[in-house]
Amino acid sequence: MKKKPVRRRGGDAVTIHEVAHKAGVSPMTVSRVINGNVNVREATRERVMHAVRDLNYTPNPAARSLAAAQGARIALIYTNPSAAYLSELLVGALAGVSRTAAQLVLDTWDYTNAAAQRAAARKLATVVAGVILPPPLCESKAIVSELNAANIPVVAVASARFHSEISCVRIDDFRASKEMTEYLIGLGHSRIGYIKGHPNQTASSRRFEGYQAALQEAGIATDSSLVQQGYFTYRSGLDATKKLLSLKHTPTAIFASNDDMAAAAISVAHRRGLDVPRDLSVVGFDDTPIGMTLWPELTTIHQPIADMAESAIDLLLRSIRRKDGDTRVVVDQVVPHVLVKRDSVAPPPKK
Amino acid sequence: MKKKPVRRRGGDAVTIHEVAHKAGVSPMTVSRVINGNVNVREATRERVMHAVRDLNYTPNPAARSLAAAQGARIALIYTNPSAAYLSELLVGALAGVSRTAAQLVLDTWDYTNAAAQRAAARKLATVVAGVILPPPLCESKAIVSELNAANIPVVAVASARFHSEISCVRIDDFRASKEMTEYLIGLGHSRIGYIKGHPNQTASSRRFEGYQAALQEAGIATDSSLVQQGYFTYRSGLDATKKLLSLKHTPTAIFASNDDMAAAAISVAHRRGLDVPRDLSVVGFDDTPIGMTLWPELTTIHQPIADMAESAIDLLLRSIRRKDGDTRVVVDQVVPHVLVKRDSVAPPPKK
DNA sequence: GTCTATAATGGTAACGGTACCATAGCCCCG
DNA sequence: CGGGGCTATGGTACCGTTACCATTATAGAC
Repeated sequence: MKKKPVRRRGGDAVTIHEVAHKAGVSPMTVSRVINGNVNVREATRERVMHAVRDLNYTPNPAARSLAAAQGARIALIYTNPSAAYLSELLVGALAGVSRTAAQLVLDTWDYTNAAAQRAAARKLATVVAGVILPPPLCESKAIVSELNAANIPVVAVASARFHSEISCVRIDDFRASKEMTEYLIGLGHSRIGYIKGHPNQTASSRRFEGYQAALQEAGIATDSSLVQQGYFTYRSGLDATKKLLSLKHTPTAIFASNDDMAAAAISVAHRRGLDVPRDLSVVGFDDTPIGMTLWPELTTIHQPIADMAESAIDLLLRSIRRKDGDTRVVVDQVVPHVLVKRDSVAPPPKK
Repeated sequence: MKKKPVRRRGGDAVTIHEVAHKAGVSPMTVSRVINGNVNVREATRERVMHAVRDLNYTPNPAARSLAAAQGARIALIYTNPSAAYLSELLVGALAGVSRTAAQLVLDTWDYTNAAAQRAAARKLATVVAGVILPPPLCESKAIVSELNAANIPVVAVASARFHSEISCVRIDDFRASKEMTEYLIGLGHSRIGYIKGHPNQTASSRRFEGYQAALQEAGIATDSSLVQQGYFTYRSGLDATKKLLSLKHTPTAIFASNDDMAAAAISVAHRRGLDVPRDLSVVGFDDTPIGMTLWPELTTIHQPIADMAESAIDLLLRSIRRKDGDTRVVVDQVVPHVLVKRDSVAPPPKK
């Protein structure tokens, strides 16, 4: 084997120096352009960008995070891996992260007591530079306050409540839920069963309030027997639906506050010989892929989870970057949802 | 705000130098110990390891990959985001990656013609150091050969065929499928419907062969009307099941070659007033989460996708690392599967 | 006991960026 | 018209690790 030259570069990778040389500026200026620093003349920026495109330059993430000591590790902690949800979250987060030098690390926690959560959060804080928290973890006072104390930026994704200690990317659960209910009412339904979500998540109550508000505006009296407690799980949806369909005066539609429970509702209906949507309309919430592996396909509310995760990453990185400027900024970003109409809804059966 | 010292270290991170100092050796030796180099005296190794543990030292991945020029970007390309599958894949891959400085980048491709695949692969090869390919992409000659030509290591995950150009982490589809069929036969079933997978995936034929082999060994004649073509989608499962249940002599069990199609089978059965598993047993394959959001819960074959993805990453990193030693090593790693018995199976109805 | 292969270890220079400071030009104002 | 503040840019050092070579201890051969 030949003796290698001292240089150990991989050979093909384009470095910032080459870009700088081509653009006739210093590496420092290229760095500034790449990182969107403001103090660069427009003409210079153009020249650099041009060189970047010409050379097809990609910054080396390793070098970047080494030099900047900008930590770069971002944790995404989850409980209750509702797979569908998780995968979208990951896809989005990864998209956000891969544009930078940051690294995404995953962890599952199922600590139920505050002390354990607190300990885990403290440990986490020593290892990462930022945290993304999907529900229900973002509802934990213990975790959030611990992370805040360690001065680690945190962004909650898809948590309903905007709570002033923590940034948050979410949809308007109340409005979405209200729209869905109005849609059912508009079709002629007036006995609409509702399956509530897990009480430890604020999204649950927001969604329920939306349902109530729509009913009230339409002048439909609330019937508490039509409201069943669920826990966002398939199994809880099964139980709730059984109760709903055992009522002497059964509902003509069921609004389950997530898709898993809606899937359960459809299954129970079928087993009782009811046709969906002819005899019973069923709608869900979240637009997880399960809605498509159902027959009929589920009408539901689409949350752009992947986009939300990507936004969350951006928020996080921005706040990590300005870390020294110790003004903590808390953002509440509401993104639009979509009511997606598929085949699980029809007007109520003629009686 | 205070003027910062020139040092820009994050303060808390333990470096290799501190370890070296504590152990009374040079950083170089510590590095050798960490990386399992052989030329270190046992006593020295001990001393270093002790210091490492004492200081709770973790190598800085960024510095590491920068110095070693060990590339770091690994792509995971997918088509057909069967969410459940994808999320497991991601969880595993992320776990593997986060132990190193590598970065995972995601992309979706749905090029159907070879030329486009070839082009995409070529482009990809300029940007990343390794690629993970789940099915069906790993079956594409065009992609694999292009990546090979560019000397980018590739690992296929969960592809059935071991094909000599590409490393692969998989389960034994044939055996798993045979076991499942034997299980059904053991319960007394002899008319077992089968829903095939997508013909463009070799796993499909492996699974089908397993089914046939079990039947043959049990001396059950194959009845081609009991075999329906599916495409791994829910919808195709719906169609296939309808055909199966329209037979004059219906099967007492249906073996769908993935979970989505099994979910469809259950749905059709329920709609026809059949009870699962009393009137009809249904089994799937893959153990995706959908199997749990079904009533009854699905008996299926568990593939440890997350673990497989993690292994794949390890394989990839190892082969990236030894890149210069240009001996390409192709590995075929078969991991164990598990037949998970849940509630969708019962002995055939007494006739 | 000298000589040479080999094992164990250390020194130095990268790896590719960015933080920090210095500097040179510029504009605005008194 | 000189000085002060600001803007755009460059120079230098350093981030934490490993590759490469040099050096020294160790052992085996004759």
